[in-house]
Amino acid sequence: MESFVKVMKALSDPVRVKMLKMLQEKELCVCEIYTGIEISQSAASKHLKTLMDAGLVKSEKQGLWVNYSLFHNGPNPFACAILGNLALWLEEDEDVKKVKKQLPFLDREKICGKDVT
Amino acid sequence: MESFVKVMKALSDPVRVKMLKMLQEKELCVCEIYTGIEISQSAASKHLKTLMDAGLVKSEKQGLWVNYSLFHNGPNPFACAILGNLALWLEEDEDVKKVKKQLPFLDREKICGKDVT
DNA sequence: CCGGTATATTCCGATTATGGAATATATAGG
DNA sequence: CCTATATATTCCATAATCGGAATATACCGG
Repeated sequence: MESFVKVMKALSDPVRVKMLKMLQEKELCVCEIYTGIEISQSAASKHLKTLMDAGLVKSEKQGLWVNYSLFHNGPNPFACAILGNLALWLEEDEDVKKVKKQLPFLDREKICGKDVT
Repeated sequence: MESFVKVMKALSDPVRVKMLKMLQEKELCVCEIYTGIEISQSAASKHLKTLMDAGLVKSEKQGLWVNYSLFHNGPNPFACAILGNLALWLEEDEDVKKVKKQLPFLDREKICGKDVT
């Protein structure tokens, strides 16, 4: 019950849902995520922690960067099932479409380098 | 997005999940629900309202009683999908098993009549 | 219309979630 | 070792959630 509720709670925030929909397309680092969704760095980090605790997302350090990705086949069966559904859901949502549209232009080098042009 | 988040939020509370698992077995009135889960009447009423707003549950007045049931084929596609999954999930959860076990003994006449023996 | 009853709503205090700003941590490069 | 940088964490103020008690509403029988 606890693990189920944790997954549901993690999914009950639009910001976190957008994160998952972004990660559905490809692995992303924190700066790409908060730039895409337009939230602060600390907010992004905290939301990602929530998603990790729920077993929806996993991370991997790569030097200074931390890559986040969907935790397909993770240990939480509810998380896995929901991730499967979520892949098909909300594809027509305006916010999701907007965030996904700029995914190709997010470049961690450009974002984190001083020139964010 | 809003309707999706609403469903997830509704499912992010153990009490509400137990309610849904009870209703999975049969239609129930409010007094049967709060007696089964052992919560107050007002708490039950409020949680049921949350489930209604999310489109997970529907109600029907029958005299003084109000019967609640799962909203299969309701207007919220996320709610419908989740209800389908939830029917298979948490069947082995201890709290859920406990609540379900006493379902046959819940009788609205006995509960609401003065003798709750 | 009146009293009784099942449910809904309101009010209030306590806990928990959320965001921004600041700070801490960890790693890469020199 | 020192600096710079990407991310994590802490601190604080605000907002949302939750439960209990009391009250309001709706419906039934007479």
